[in-house]
Amino acid sequence: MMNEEGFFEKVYKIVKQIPYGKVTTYGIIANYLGTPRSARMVGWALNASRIDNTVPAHRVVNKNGILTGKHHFNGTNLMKQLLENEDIMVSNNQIIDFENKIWNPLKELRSQ
DNA sequence: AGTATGACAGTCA
DNA sequence: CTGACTGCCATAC
Repeated sequence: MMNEEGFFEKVYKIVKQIPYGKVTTYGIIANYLGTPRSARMVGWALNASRIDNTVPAHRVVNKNGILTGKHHFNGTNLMKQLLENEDIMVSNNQIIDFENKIWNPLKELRSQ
């Protein structure tokens, strides 16, 4: 079962590296994994990781900067609250100034 | 091995 | 712009 996730584990590793006040998208993560078409897998991975406190899944949103997965957290505005706690403004389930808050592992990790 | 699902993304009507 | 379908990849049953 959830032992040799492989793909999942990669997603967790990336999401965990998301810095404070930054967010990323499924497509970006999928692209970093080498499979930009498997953005759905990223979402599914986070679905399993959402139970893991070490994975800030609330920093992962869809390409539009919309908190698509907020419903998976608590069914409430928990995800929004978490983001707002990181100086990320959220309105109507969408991140404000999203483009300025995107964190690209491909770019950031490469520079390190 | 085949079918179904998934917190997406992109395209078409 | 909104709604619906397809594509693509990996996991679960």
